[in-house]
Amino acid sequence: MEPRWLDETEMAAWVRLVAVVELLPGVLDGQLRRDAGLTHFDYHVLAMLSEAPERTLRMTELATRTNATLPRLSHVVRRLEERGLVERTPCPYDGRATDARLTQAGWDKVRETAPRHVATVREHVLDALTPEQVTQLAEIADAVLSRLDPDGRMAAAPGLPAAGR
Amino acid sequence: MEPRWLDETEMAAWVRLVAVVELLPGVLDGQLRRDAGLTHFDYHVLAMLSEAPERTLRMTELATRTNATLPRLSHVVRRLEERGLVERTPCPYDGRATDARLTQAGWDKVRETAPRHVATVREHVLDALTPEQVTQLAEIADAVLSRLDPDGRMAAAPGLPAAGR
DNA sequence: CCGGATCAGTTGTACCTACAACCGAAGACC
DNA sequence: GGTCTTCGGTTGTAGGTACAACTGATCCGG
Repeated sequence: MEPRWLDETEMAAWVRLVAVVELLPGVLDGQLRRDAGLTHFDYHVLAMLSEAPERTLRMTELATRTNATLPRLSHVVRRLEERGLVERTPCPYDGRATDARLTQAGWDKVRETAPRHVATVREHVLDALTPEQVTQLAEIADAVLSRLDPDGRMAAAPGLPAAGR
Repeated sequence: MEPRWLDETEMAAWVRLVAVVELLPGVLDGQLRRDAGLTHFDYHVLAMLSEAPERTLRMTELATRTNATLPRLSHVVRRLEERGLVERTPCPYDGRATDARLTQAGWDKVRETAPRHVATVREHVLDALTPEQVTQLAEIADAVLSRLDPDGRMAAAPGLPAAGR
């Protein structure tokens, strides 16, 4: 069962991509943890809530928007709630569902954290690229995502048959 | 201290890159764990050793090649040693240093794991891209790496002054 | 040589994530 | 209306990573 091996160009791209995937989370986590006591994933969760109407989202919806599994999100939101940055309330229309809402403290946290975070993103990624490369990166990442998570489902479809997806 | 915010194109690129960085490790880890009982990082370590002369590398050198910190590598290598895939021996020329060597079992493990892993890499990343995009990806990732890890040092320089780097 | 600084590496602890098992609520079917 | 299945979410636990503290070996200046 020999696969098609990687040629030189493919290998170069792959090795560098792996390095980025390995290093980038550490850089982002480090900056956010030092400056705000937040994981990059924590920040992602707060940011998604801050952009939602009523600053509120169902847990499942929040999970898909943050590319996370539901168990992971559940733990993270519990911790954020203990810190007063988020509130959880049972959804009145569906007894199973839970709504997560950003508190005022959470909103303030996002507002004060965003500037330095954006600066870090620029410094370590975007400012290293030409405008053409930024466009190319968007297209490349989009293509890869279509393979990594064909339907943006993530948490929802653990072992679905191919049909209907 | 307001930063330059992200324009539409930059935001598109960034959001997608974050999604890739969030999802890709899970896909790689999942495949390797199911098929070989290895983390992606474990595999990376074994692969680097398998390409080295004598299948042997100093811990520090191995750390830089795998983009890891030394404490992390130390834990991982200990586990791999307990499984008989790697051997550690004190370096005779420098009493501080430790050499890590791939055992025969470790070599066999890499040989039998590589094909399916390469297939996964193709399926989820490279085959989603045109040849031009693969080239672009290599250049983009290279540019980003120059910011993430200016000297490929990683573990070596925790708080070095800028001069001399 | 001899003491301080640095280096290579290990260990311990705290935290985060993945996975699996679980629970109650909502539909589906007859 | 009673069971079966699915859905939305939480909890417990095992395992991996980060960070800091530590050990012993080497190097450097006097």
